[in-house]
This record gives sequence, structure tokens and C-alpha cells, in this order.
Amino acid sequence: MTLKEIADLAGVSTATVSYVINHSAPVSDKTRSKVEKIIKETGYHSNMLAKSLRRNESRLIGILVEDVTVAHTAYIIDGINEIAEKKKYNTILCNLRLLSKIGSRFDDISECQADIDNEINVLLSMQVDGIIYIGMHDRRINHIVKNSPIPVVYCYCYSDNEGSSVRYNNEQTAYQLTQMVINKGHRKIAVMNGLKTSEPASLRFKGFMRALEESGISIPDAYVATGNWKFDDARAAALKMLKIEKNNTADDRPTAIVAMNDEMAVGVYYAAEELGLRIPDDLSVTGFDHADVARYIYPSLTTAERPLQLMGYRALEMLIENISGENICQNNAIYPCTIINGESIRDLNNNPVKTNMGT
Amino acid sequence: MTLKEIADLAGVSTATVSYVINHSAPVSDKTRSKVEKIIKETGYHSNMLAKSLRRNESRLIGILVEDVTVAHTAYIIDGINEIAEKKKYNTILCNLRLLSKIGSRFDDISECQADIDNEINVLLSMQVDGIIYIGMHDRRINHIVKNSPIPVVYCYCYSDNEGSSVRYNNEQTAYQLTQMVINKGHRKIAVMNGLKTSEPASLRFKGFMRALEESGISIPDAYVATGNWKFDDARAAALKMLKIEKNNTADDRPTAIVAMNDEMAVGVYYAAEELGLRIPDDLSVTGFDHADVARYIYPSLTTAERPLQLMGYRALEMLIENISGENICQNNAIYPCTIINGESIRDLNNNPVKTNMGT
DNA sequence: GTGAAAGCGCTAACAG
DNA sequence: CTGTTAGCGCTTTCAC
Repeated sequence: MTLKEIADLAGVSTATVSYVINHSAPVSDKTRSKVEKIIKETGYHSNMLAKSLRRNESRLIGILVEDVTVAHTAYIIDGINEIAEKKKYNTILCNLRLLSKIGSRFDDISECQADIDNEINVLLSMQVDGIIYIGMHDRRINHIVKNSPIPVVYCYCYSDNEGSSVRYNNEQTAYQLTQMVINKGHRKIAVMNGLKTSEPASLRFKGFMRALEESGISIPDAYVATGNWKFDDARAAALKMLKIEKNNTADDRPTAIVAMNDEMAVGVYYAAEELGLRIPDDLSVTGFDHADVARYIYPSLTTAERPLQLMGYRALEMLIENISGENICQNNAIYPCTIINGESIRDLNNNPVKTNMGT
Repeated sequence: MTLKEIADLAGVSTATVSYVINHSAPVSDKTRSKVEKIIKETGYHSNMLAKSLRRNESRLIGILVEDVTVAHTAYIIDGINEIAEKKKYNTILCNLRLLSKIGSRFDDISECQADIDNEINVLLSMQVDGIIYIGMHDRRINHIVKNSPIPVVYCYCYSDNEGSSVRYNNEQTAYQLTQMVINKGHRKIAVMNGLKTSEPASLRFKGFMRALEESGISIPDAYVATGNWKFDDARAAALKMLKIEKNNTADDRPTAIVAMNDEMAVGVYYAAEELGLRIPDDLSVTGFDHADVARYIYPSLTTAERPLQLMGYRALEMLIENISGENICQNNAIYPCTIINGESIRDLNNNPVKTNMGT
């Protein structure tokens, strides 16, 4: 069913049908209702391909994701979709599937440059009006989308060279979480760091240290552990840190561990349990990410929720601003996280510290 | 940059350039290399809109998902993408976002019929060659995609009327898991059911019962609990079931609980811990789904992995078979799950039962 | 208020 | 082997 067939059935010209559909020129009520009736009867829907070709705009947004199975990706896509629906854009999804290709060697992305070039060409050939690139890990992505003829917005990652970006504030959030622990009277505060080579890991650590410094707290080296973002590694590292070695007493043990993601926080929970330490009575713990796993542990974890959906919203809004030429400057947006208050931090101010002897 | 411009630069006709690009007619080596050189230099990529319009096939697949944030969806999409890349199809994603609209009232989908009609119209107007509909929950979806002029494949759900479907075997998998428990010598086997109104819940329960019946095992009503797929509900139900009430002895307690998803299995773990029951020594547990959460518990959970990626593969393959007319029959594929062997089932054959007294 | 007609970028007869 | 040309379905200018 084509527009021409509708025109023939209605006994009008194709132009008139087009005017009716797009409200692009005044049409008499009589003609309009006649045409609309036929459109409804026939179930006609216009051919976007032809329309886009003629109009030279597709109202199509390319979403290029590094890996759709990485948990945060779906939420960002969801956010993008919500705005896209409102603004009458459609989205075409390209999935680089980098997880199976480079795993957690996030910075070796250039190995996949050929794949990426290829997918970008696909998107360009589909005449997308703009591209949103969603990272699997928050980090610098340079020289990936080169000299794009259309606007690009990076989400959950960023580029120095070109394109705007939408991210969340790692440093400030870790600062806030650490503050909370300090405000509850803790002074012996340990940290469970993410993967050493990871940018968010160092930003989060920086926030942690800033909070300590502002309160004049210094901690021994033994209080800095690395869990590589992983449950198992964090559990092992926490076990080591919390165990009372010879020459040590329970007083050397931290009263709180700031874990830089929820998965590691759960690892700390398990280590604590194995040592007979109760949370938060004997050990306070905080997480980061507000991952699913945090819903299934007792006591509930104090953590920070990343504004994923909001990042999706903003990514598309910024892209549309670029497309329409309203705002063509490079823009780097960084959103705050939301603190989720759980039961995993003991308030030492009202419950003075006792020696951590375990059960 | 258009094909015509390439032709002008190369001093040949548009037809020749088209032949070079599509290998659709023999071209002399000299002409070919001249044209290819210019294409490379200019970074030209063809306009898919024009090409699809002319060819009357878009090589575009519409993926209509009920909710992209539901965990299994991304893995299915990933599977679809893998095949799509191989077969040179692109995918356009439409997200109905039903989770925020109907939550777990899965069967009230008709409330959203207008949204769905709208999205399908969008896909049709994009001239997609076929549609894959991904459910947020495995159930019957009738009268949703009506009289589609193009092939439809349902994935993680099904339709009686039209379209093929790709699912996994709930009944058989629950049967297998229960078998495993029986084979390890258990006779006092309880079940933690999913949401009563859910189809997979009743299929899984059916498989559970079939295994019991085949071994001539009957269980008291008290061994059938409902956890509504949820951690909290399962924990509460397990607590009730495992607690020793007056008039009961520990001998009345089940030695194993077959939980119909991993989230509920974790709930059972917590209940067991609260009662001082060790897993698997005092209580055996199985899960279902192979969810992320199962990676973060001790001891590791015996569960079943759904073939999500494979379902994605097959959904697209079946769709392409339909599109190309190779196979136009309605086809309902049901794939087996993979049993993941954990440490959560005690073998009573080699370790004769002792009274479950807790710690 | 309506229609005729050109043309978006490309493909595929067909002719040579 | 290569070029000419007619459209794919639609929008939009320009007449009337």
C-alpha cells in the first residue's frame, strides 16, 4: 500500500495525501476526512525509507554499545528510549560485543577498531542523524569515532577530542560515602579498591582519600586493599585484612570498609561472616553502584545509585540539541549519584566503640 | 557524497559504480580498481535508505522488547546481534517499557495495546523485513501482533495464533533438577514455587511433581511453599517451613528445597543461616535461572542456565528462514537448559542422613 | 485548496 | 564490459 494508491482511492493527488498526513498544507475538511477514512480503512502506514530519503533526515539515532550484556547498558538504553519516544526518534542498535573480545582489558579497544569502523559505517549508511556511544566501562575513548560527519555523544565514557559526554561523579560520590562513615564516628577506615588500571577506581579512591584528609584521618597501608571489582578477590583481600595476625590485636582492625562497588561489598560481607564479625555491629561496610546483588544481602547495604536512566535521557537530549544546531559546543556532563541508605554502617557516636572480638 | 559523485570522479556511469560496490555485474579490473580507489579516498558509504527503497528489502530486523531492563533481554538481544552481524542484517530496537507500565501483571498486556500497535507501525514503516518480539516473562501473548504482513518470531513467550516462538523447557528442567536431588538420596523434598499466576511457575512445579511421582515419593502440603519469585517472600516462607514448630521434630523438616529460581534460592540460604542450618550439610538447595546472584553465594548453587543467547540465535535464524521463504510453517522451538553443578546438594547415599539439629 | 512534476540516491533491465 | 534510463515512495515547489 503506497501513498499513490491512497491518492487514487480518494480521487486526489499524491500531494494532497501528503498534506493530510503531514499537516504540511491546508486541506479542506471534506478532502481531509475522505483521505483519512481511506487511510484508516486500508491500514496504510507511510514508508519511512522513502520519506527519509526525500527529506534528507531520518529521525534515526544510532546507539552504538560496547556490550549490551553489561548491566548498566540496558538502563541507559531504557532512558534513551523514553526520550526517543517522546521526541519521535527511532533508535537503531549496534552491539560491538566487546566483552567477549577484550574482556576487562578496557584500554585495548583499538584492537577492535576495524569492527568499530565497520559498525559506524553501517550507522552512517543508515543515515542516522546522530550517534550515542555507550561504554562498557567509564574511561577515555579517543580516536574511535573519527571525524564523524554527524554529532556523537559518549555515555558512560568520554573522548577528549570530539563529542560531548554524559557521566556520573565517581570522585564526589566516594567522597560522600566516606564522609558518611566518618560522620558516624569511624576513624579506622579501610578501603577495598577496584581494578588498579581502572579510571573510576582511581577517581573513587581519590574521593575516599579527600574525605579522610579533610577530617585529618590517616590510615596505614594495610587498610588499602584491592579487590579488582570482583567478589572473590574482595573476599580474599578482606579476609586477610580482617584476620588478626600475630603481633596484632583486634584494635588494629578497621571498624569500617569502604568498598568501591557492591560486588566487592558482598565479598566483604562474606569475609566478615567467616570471621564471625557481624555487620554493622563489628564492621561497617559501604558499597557503590546499587547493583542487583545489594538487594539480596542482610543487613541492607549503604551504597550509591548511578543515575543511569538520567544519563540516557541527557545523552539523547544533548544529541538532539547538536543535531538541530541549538547547541553545538562540546559538553561534558557529570551527574551526581544518589546515596542509598542501608543498615550497614554502625553509628559509633551513639554506640561507643567496643573491642571487636568477633562472636 | 553520493554514488553519482563517485561516478563523476571516476569518469564512469552510476551503473558501473553500483556494479563495483555490489558485485552485481562483471567489471574490468582497471575500472574496478579505479572506482575502488576513489571510494576509499572519499570515505564514501552508500545510502541504505535509497538502496532499500529501490530494492524493496531493508535487511532490517525489528526487535520489539517488552522491557530492555529485564535481565534476560540483553542476552537474547546479544544472541540476535551475533547472527545479524553474520547475516548482514541490522536491528532496530523498540522498547515497550512495560515494566513501569504493568509491572508483574504480565497478563494485563492488552492495556498497552495502543502502545504496541504504535511501535509495530513504526517498525513496519521502517520497512523491517521481520520482527522478533521478546517477552519480559514467558507466557502466551495472543492478539498482540495482528495480521502482520511480515514474519514474526516470539522469543521468551509465544502466541497460539501466529508466528513461531523460541523458548526453553521449564518442565523438563525442573524435572531434571528434582531428579538430581532424588538421586542423591533425598526423600523429604520441599519446593519453593514462583508466582502462582505465572505459567513458568506451574510448568516448573509440574516437572517437580513428575520427578517425585516417578520415584514414588509423596510430600506433605507443608512442603509446598510459594515465594512469588522473590527473595523476601522465599526467605519468609522458608523460615516458616524450616522452623521446628511445637508437635514437630527435626525429622519433619525437608532435607532439600527445590527453589524455582535463584533469587528464591538465595532467600532459602538466608533462612537456613538464620536457623543455623548449614548448606548442604543440613539442607540441600537448588535454584533455577543461573542468575548473577548465584555467583555471590556460598556454597555455590546447583541451578539451571537458560539458553538465552541460543534463543536469540534461533529466533533470528527462524525469522530469516521465514523472510526468505525457506520455511514458512509455524514453528515452536523449546530448548533445554544446562544444569550447573554447584555444591548445594548433599549426597545422602554416601553420607547417611543424620538428624538435622542445626548448629 | 489542490495538482503536476521534479527529484532524493540507488538498482537493474536493456541496449550497445 | 559499460552506459542509459526508468522508477522505488515520498515531499515540496510552483502553478492554477
